[in-house]
Amino acid sequence: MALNRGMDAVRDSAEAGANRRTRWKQDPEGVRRDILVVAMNEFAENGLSGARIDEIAAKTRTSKRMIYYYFGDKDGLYRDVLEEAYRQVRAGEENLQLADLEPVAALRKLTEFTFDHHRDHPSFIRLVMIENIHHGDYLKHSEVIRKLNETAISRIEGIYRKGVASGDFRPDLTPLAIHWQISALSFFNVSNRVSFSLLFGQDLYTEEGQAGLKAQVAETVLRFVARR
Amino acid sequence: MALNRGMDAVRDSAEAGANRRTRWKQDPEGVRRDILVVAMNEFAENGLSGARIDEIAAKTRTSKRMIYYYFGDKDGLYRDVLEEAYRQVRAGEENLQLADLEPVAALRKLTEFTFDHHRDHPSFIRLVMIENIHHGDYLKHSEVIRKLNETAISRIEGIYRKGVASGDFRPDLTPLAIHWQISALSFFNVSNRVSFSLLFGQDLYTEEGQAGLKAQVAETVLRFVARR
DNA sequence: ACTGTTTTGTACTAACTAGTTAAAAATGAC
DNA sequence: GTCATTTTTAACTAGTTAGTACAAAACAGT
Repeated sequence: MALNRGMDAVRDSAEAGANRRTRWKQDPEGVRRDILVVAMNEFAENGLSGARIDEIAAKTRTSKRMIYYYFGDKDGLYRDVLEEAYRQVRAGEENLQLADLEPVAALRKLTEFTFDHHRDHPSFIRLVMIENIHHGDYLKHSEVIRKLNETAISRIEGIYRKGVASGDFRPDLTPLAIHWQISALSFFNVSNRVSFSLLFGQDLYTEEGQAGLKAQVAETVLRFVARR
Repeated sequence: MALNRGMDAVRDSAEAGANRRTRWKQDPEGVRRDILVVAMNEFAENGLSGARIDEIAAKTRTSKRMIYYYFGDKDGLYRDVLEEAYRQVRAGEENLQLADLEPVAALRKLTEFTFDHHRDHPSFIRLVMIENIHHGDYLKHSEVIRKLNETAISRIEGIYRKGVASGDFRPDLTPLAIHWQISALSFFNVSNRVSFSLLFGQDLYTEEGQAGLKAQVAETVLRFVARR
């Protein structure tokens, strides 16, 4: 690929025609990140056993040797990719400000945000699918990831409590149940896009279709939580 | 494995100690089915590139040679497994009788049935996940599968029409939107079981948890469709 | 008995793939 | 300038895996 060497900000290319080696800066973190980004795409695209180390290496600015230098083996690389994916996605959720909103508006905003957020991170969704196919073998051994999810629940809890107090929400639910609903609808939209649109047409995945679906999902969640 | 030769109904084993070959009946369809069943499990368990032809062969009553004899290559086998899975699942849906019920009860029954049905066919769910990871490359080329889905929609359409007429359902929905909701919630329950229970605990996947979740899903769908 | 189909068995190959070896060079902090 | 760390390069290994070749036998319909 032409880009492979072209967009190299770290390395100064040697003078044209010279046999001398190219010069480079030490940048361990940069190299690690480079590998992780490429590997994330490859794993998300091809699965754990489908991804090829040589292919990953070819798409980085560095070499296969460095993958083993930093990550040990394929499983180690996959594990780190998984953690990095969770970290990125959870980091993106932090900007959300819901404290000032009344409960109904807050829950709607949270749902719509989750819907968009999942849609914007298909590689993450695919990695989660892959991890589920592998029975969570790698997720199991990562303590980092488990801690990242408490925020999600406690955020919902805050909204839910206020909604029950104000009389807008029914009192017989758990925050986990609400989170499950929001996740299911937002996740499915991305994870099953291919099969669903193949079997039932593309209508739901046009620009308008997605906007409508988002509104529908938010409404579903609100109706589910609403007091009757 | 001891079972491998043990449960062989088709073959008469030769006399003990005899060097003579074992006797067998011709049963092409039986052999095909045997291979398909084993392959479905292997693909569902390990993915397309993760599944091993030698492993599949070892778990059948027949040999690797016969896999290639009947299915050509690995992709051909996978394709046929996929079609067989869809056929099985759709066939299981035919017993459902909803015509006599009033619309609300019918929709509840349909939703609960779908929830259970997905839960009872995890291999099918996993194959659909795998197919989505592969961007539907094999689903695309199967005309058989596409035809199997029209029933699902028209069944919902029947219920929905009656519900709108009776004033129970709001009139601004499409059958597809309702099907999407039912599918999403029922599918997610199986597909993301591992990651969800790993991150948020097993509560939703106990016997009672699942019963509660089923009721909750049905209620979500009914509230979604209900006239306000 | 004839004949095409189904089945078995085994050994083989050609390609692929994760991971290694080894030697050397550039870097940057001290 | 010394030295541990980082980076490069390229060939190599050992195991795996999809798919084949070849030979022969049992079956079923006629």
